[in-house]
Amino acid sequence: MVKKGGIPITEAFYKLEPDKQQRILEAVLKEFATQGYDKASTNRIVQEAGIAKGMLFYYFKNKQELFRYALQHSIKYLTEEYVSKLDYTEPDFITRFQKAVESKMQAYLKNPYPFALLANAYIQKDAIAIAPDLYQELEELTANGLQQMFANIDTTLFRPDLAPEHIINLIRWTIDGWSNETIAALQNQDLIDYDWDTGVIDFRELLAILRKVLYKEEADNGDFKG
Amino acid sequence: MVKKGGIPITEAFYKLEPDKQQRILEAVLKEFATQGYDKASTNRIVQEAGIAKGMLFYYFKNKQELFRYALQHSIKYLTEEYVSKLDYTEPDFITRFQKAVESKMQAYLKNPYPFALLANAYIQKDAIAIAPDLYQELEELTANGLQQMFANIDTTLFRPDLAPEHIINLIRWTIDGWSNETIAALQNQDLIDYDWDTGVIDFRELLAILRKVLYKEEADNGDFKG
DNA sequence: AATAAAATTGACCGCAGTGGTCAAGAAAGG
DNA sequence: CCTTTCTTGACCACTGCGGTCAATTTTATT
Repeated sequence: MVKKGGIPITEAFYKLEPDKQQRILEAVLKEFATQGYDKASTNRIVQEAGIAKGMLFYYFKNKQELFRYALQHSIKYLTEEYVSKLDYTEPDFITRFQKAVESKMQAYLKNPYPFALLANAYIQKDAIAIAPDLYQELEELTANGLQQMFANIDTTLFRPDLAPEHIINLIRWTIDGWSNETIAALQNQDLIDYDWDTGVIDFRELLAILRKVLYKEEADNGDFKG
Repeated sequence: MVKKGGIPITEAFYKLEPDKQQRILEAVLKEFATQGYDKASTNRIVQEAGIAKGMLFYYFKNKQELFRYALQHSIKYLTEEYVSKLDYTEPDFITRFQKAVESKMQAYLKNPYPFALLANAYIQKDAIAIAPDLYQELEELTANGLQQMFANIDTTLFRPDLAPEHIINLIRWTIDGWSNETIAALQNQDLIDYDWDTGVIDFRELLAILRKVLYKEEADNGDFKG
């Protein structure tokens, strides 16, 4: 047993051939993400991963450590694939939000389980008892992200007859609504290779509408001035 | 055992004093709504309801029938307290949606468990295997409701430079976003007697903004014409 | 080749909690 | 008083769980 990144884990797991390691990781993420901590079954995990029961507890001390590992990996995944790509310097709120959603969708399409696991663990409060440190890390991450997401926005772009916070809410709810429905639609159709490029066209059209409706009439964008 | 409303149930349950019947009903709804079918425990139900284990199976044949009963009751509750109050003749879409949301919120505040149970059973697909007839009834109810909700809208109220379906989506997403957040905020504060009247003020303000932004400039509403 | 060490297996264990039963007793009705 | 209805909770068989470990195979070392 050894400490790596704050999580004690048998060395053996890291020495595995990457293929097998990956298979186990995916099985673990999938099980916890779809079932939640309580319902998740180590038997199903080993079955899905194609290893013997004993191996799982050779690599991980117990179910709780296994969950901690899954949780930490999910946080890392979201941080690297999504949060790190956020651009808080973009003053145009719609553009900022747009980039965020597009990053999120790409990360989600690449692997939805970390998202599902975190959402699940967060609302079912599993993580509080089992991994309070990671739970807090997650809370800070989101609180921090949200705070920055809505800070330093160039509100002079907004139409002046509405309060900026109202405009922000309208944009937020609209985009969230659109992405929720898009993701829900993806659940039904199975495909892993969804054509995000066509979906993005709808999305950009939506953003154009939001601009037209909530921003100042664009005298011009400086593009063809003079 | 006897058939009532399509569900076979021991007569005995209906003969109970209303208090006890109500206590049992509430315990059943709460358990299935919060735990889902699999996790729901008959032991917890009898404990919560304050009756002996034997009585539950004296009133209901088994867990499945119990779930059917809870499901049917929830459908009935939503139909009577919410769906029946929808007004599909209102041509102004925002007004129509507004009434719907306010009805829904009132029904939800009165008793959230039927909503939670149906949502849970629907997404976890519990109802398909256990009560396919009720599942289908539920599906038809929602499909029907949605279809009517968005039919026969007076699109001449909308600003003409945007496609009506876009405007409808914007309104839908905004209002849904607002109500989701309002409900989420309610979860955190416990109180059963939430002051909906003040919440409704925010809501109406939101609607006014939507009108200003998505409807034609109101030359007037006929109120002070002439 | 021989030996030691590491990796892997899956049958097995105790256990917690499940849905469901039923003999026994209490209450109510005639 | 007897009969019927209601009510109890100890009890049961069972399932699936997390976790173990003696035995076996594979790999590394000498």
